[in-house]
This record gives sequence, C-alpha cells and structure tokens, in this order.
Amino acid sequence: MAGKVGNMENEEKKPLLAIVGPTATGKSAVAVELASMIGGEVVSADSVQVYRGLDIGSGKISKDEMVASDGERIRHHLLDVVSPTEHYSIARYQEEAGAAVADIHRRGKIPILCGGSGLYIHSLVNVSYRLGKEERNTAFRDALKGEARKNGLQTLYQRLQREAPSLAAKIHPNDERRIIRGLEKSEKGEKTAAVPNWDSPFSLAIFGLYLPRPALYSRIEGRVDKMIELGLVAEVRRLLEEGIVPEAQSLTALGYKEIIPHVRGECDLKEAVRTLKQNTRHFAKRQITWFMRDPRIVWLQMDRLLAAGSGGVAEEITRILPQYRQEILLTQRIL
RNA sequence: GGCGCCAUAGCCAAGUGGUAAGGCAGAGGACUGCAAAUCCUUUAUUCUCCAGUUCAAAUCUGGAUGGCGCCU
Repeated sequence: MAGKVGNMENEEKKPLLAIVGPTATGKSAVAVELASMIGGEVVSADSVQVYRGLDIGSGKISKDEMVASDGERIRHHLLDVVSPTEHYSIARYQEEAGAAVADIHRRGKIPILCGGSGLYIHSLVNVSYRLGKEERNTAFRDALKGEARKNGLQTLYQRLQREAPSLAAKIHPNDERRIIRGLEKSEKGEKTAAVPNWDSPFSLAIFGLYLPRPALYSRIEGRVDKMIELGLVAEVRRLLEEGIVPEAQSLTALGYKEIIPHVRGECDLKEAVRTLKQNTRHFAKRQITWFMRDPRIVWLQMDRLLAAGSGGVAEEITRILPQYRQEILLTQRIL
C-alpha cells in the first residue's frame, strides 16, 4: 500500500527542466531555444536579474533575445520583480518562483529553470529547502554585528556553540554571516541543521553547461567587454543618480560594485574592468564548485556543441531527455 | 668607459649568520532565509649564477650576468 502511494506520487510529479552552469556559458539562449522546442516557459534563477534596471551588468536577456529562432516569443518569469532599493531573499524567490512554476504547469506548459544562482535553484527544486514565512530580523542581525565588532567574533561563535552545537559544528569560526544566521535560527528554536538531500517535488532534469576553464575565461572576458560597449558605465551612473545607495544589496552585485568606483572617479575604467573580469572568474569558479556537487546534473560539453549554436545545444537536450528522465527517477531513489 | 644601488614564487614583497613572513594572482573546497554574498584550504627542498669564509649563508667576501640611476 505504502509502495503504491509512493508510485502514485511519482506519477503525479510535474516535469521541471533546468539549465544551469557558470556565468557566460550561454544558458539564456539555450533555454529560449529549448522552450520553443518543447513548449516551455523560462523561469529565471538569478539573484540579480530580479532587480529592475540592472540589465547590462546582470547579463539580463533582452526582449529581442527572448524570441527563438523559429520566431516564437518565449515568456520569462522572475525578471524585474523588485526595485533595486529593495532587499530580495531566497525565501521570496522560493515563493514567487514556485508560484510561477505552478502557473506554468496549470497552463500545460513546461517550466525551464535557467540561471546561475545555485542556492535559488536548490530552494525551488529540493524538498528539503521548504522555507517558512519569516521576516528577517535586521535589528537582531545589526545588534549581533555590533557585538562581534566590540567583543570579537569568537564570542558570538562560542555563544552559538553553547546554544546550538550542531549548527555551530557546520560553520567556520570566521564566517560571521553564517554565525549570525545560526544565532538567529537558534533564537527561533531551530537548533539543528536541515539534513540535505536531493529529493525533488518535480520530475526533474537538470542540464549543466560545461566549458573548459580557458574557454570559459575567455568568454567571460568577452562578455565583460561587451557589457562596457553596451553602456554598463552609464547604467551604473543612472542607478546612482536615481538615488540607489552603493550599499544596497542590488549594487553589491558583480558588475556594479566594480564599476561604482570608476563612476565616482576613484579609478580608471581599465582598472575597473580588470577587477570585474577577475571577480567574475572567481564567481564562475564558485558556481562550478557548487553545481559539481549535484549528482543529478547532466553536463553538456559546450565547446563541442557551441559550434552548432544554442539551437544545437537545445536539440541535444531534447534528444537525451527521455533517457535521462528515467535516470533521474533512479537517482532520487538511491539518494 | 667610471661610480653607486638592486637581484627572493607568475606579480608585489619581508627577511641583514641559525634552516624562506605576508599580500595578490593561480588551484581546490564549503555553502539551507544577504548567495553575483560569505567563508576555508593550498602554492619556493630554496633566494640570478660561480667560487670562497663559516659548524651553519638568501644574509658575509670575490667574481660573472642582468636591471636601474648618476657621472664622463
């Protein structure tokens, strides 16, 4: 009986595809082509593209690029959903992207999650990430930050060790942000960490776009140069003129925090571009580490496929999809 | 041509007789409510080369080579 229920659940799982990978591998274009081939809509999984007005620096897809090669315009969700003055969070993302996915399913289409924010993807795609409704407590965090500055971080860490040892055990004593979050959790009575697993509420297929490091790095450089050409500096200047403070969450993003000093005349453009490229390489590295951990991801060799264009990549995905979906179901049982 | 200064990792360097700091870059990793954020690990059997002094030399001496500066 129990087994039967489990099976039924599996039958009922709705499909969800995801295109992931480090920045500058061409995810957006692949997602658009794939969407038009299988009747999908794109759900962005990007922590910066949610912001209105952060277009060039975030690498946001343009209206023109949303049109597939067969002429179909692909609908995109979770772009431009907040003002750059606001604070966005994974909890909000989980709620809003979850609603978008449900809406797409309701209309009989297939959601294609596309983006490079690994945590956002996990929050949507893994059952163990269900987050409740909880406001972040800025005052509490600020108080702890002040305390850390005054008495040293160790004091906070020791407090966490006392209050929630199993949480503390997973956090490095230098990681202020996580120590504070740990104390915040502990305050709410959450004394133990969630056990991570790869179970998904969806019938899931995740594709990772892979490029060898040298090729990836040269694409990153090209991409940054392109952003400058498209007017990234003017975009940053405009945001600052609109009164967005440089400390805003939106402007601490890659592409903004590096250009701000140049806009303020604190460094020349060359210098700004150099650090932006470097920071982007570091970021790509972190993304790779993050995604490599996920055993469900099927990696596509982009250097080989790119010769055929993003359409070629999308075709490859549709070709291997049927076989892969079964593998996914198996993997879920094993883990 | 003469005199002076310098030579340590891919880069910036500390070290002035006792067995090669640190930072950046590079590489690897972590990550469950800021994630394009935050954090961790790691990199010179050897100090331009050769000879000498010494129990012991990146450190002292002589020479070679290269660089920089000044003078003719």
